[in-house]
Amino acid sequence: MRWSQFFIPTLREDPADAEVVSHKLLLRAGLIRQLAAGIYSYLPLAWRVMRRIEKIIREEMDAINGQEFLLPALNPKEVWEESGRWTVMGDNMFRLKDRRGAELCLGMTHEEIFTSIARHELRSYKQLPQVWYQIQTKFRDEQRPKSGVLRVRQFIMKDAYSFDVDQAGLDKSFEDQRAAYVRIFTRCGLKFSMVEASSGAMGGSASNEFMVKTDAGEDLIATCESCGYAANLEKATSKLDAIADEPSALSAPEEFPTPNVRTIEDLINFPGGAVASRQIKSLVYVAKTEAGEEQPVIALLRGDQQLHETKLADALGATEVRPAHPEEIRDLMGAAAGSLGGVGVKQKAKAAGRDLRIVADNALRGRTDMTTGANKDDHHLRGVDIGRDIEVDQWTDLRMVASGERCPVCEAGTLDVAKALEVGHIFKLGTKYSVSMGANVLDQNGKEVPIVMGSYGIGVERIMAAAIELHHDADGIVWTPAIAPFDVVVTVTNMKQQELKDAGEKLYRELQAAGLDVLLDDRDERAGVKFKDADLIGIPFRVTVGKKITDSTVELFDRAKKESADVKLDEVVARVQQLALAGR
RNA sequence: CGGGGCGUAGCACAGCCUGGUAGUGCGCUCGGUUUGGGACCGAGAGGUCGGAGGUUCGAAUCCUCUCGCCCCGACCA
Repeated sequence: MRWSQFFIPTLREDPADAEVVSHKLLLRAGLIRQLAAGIYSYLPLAWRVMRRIEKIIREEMDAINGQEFLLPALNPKEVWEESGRWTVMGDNMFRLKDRRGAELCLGMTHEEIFTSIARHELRSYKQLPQVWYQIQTKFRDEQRPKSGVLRVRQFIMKDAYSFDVDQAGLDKSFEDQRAAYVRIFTRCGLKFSMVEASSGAMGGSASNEFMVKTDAGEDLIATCESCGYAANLEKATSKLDAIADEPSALSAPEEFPTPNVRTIEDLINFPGGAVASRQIKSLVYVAKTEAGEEQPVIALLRGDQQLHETKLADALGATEVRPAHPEEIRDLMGAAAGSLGGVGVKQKAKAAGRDLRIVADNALRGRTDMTTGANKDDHHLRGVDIGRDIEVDQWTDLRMVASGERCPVCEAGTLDVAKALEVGHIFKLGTKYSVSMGANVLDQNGKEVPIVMGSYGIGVERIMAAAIELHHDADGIVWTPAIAPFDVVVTVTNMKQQELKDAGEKLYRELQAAGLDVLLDDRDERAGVKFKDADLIGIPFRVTVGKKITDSTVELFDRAKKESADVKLDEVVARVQQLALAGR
């Protein structure tokens, strides 16, 4: 490809709208342009990168017997109603009507459509397992598109689905996918962690996310460098040092006045108060059940720890939890936030004919001589023994893990909590869709059983963006060879000098003949401009055809290492070929 | 959806408070010089000031409504 003919609209300055690095560089290097919020056009450079990523994905999917499909993005309402997700997906689904008034949607994912094919065509266990996939555009009406290509309303996804007779088959299919994902992300040059995750609205038993640590990410994950433990913060746990409590001096909690004490911090500093780890933090929440009913709940944590709301929701089996409003708190507890506690509230609620759940974090188990709110404004209780004084309905893990805490698995390591970007997610779906949609096969005993399914997704542009987040410098993008838009750029420093021009053209042909994707910078620009642009778009290797041509010598520049070496003309093709193909 | 910010030339921005008929840098076109890390000189082209309505002799500027985009939060296979 000749640069003079190729569309690479580079920008000298950072666009005002871009915040994260990948967004700025995708724009500046001429890879993408925005059409509307969360909707981007992929220009030739980006599309080349994405096609290379897709090629890697296809190779790895095919290697585990995946079969590529292409399903419609435009779906009728009926299929989605069968699975119940026409309502579950809510406002996140783009919906439209055809000229007859029939309702349609744009696909957010394709469990339903693949399942509908499976139920019509798969009859016998002998046809299983099947692994079906596609690389296709998905639509989600995100409430807040952001960060360039990282959170968008239209994007390309590889989604795969496995169909097995039984759980053991699913376990095998899941493992195949997991291994394929590891190879895919590794080949794309990403440093990633596979983490345990909550399976959320997808349903099913197990779910793992593939996360790339970067500040541009929106999730938080905890990782242990020494043993490799990794989990989404919504699942992560850690080991805590036990706290040695004095046996309670009091036979019952003792109330004491604490004027103007509202926070854990206030109570630490209050004479006669307590250190944070000796306090019980009492948070009033309202949980929404699947039936849409609201139920009040008190979450109890150690004073020095934070609640993770998803953990609370998961523990309660609630679809949603929210902090209670001040009026609700007053009504329920008889005091304002700042003087709340779990002592006696159960009985009080019962007496008032109300149900109130108390959920406590494991770290509070067996603690004695604690201090907590008295449910009376400006008063607290000391000498609280949890087992004796608080009627806990459920003990569970509620607390948010923090950096520096000890790894729950290996003991030796400490956890690091960091922002991360989800590039892939694999689920064991089980029979959720096959049951609701009637996708059954006959097993070896002639008995009709629902197909056991798995679902596996990868975001293509997220891989591209994550690669940039991970591999860039002040001059621009640094593509790893496997997903670079070109293997090498040949930079002719001055096209007006015939000798340089001829040498460049010749090299261009030879490199192409060697099987490489070559970009020839034949523009009538000054050398400095060409170098800057080449650095910006991040081609892994640059061959500079310049004044040393009189010595039959060119320069070979390594974009990642920022090192330049003189190479004889007759050796350069082999050198580049070796370097570029080694990285593919 | 809640909070904040911004829409002026292809890009980045000034002008708005205090109303008087639109400007700077980069980019673009033409001519010349230059030619290894985003050159220089000269001459040009390019703007319904997001849109609608209002106030006014006069609106980019003031008022009302509206559309769009960005950021924070909530949300999110």
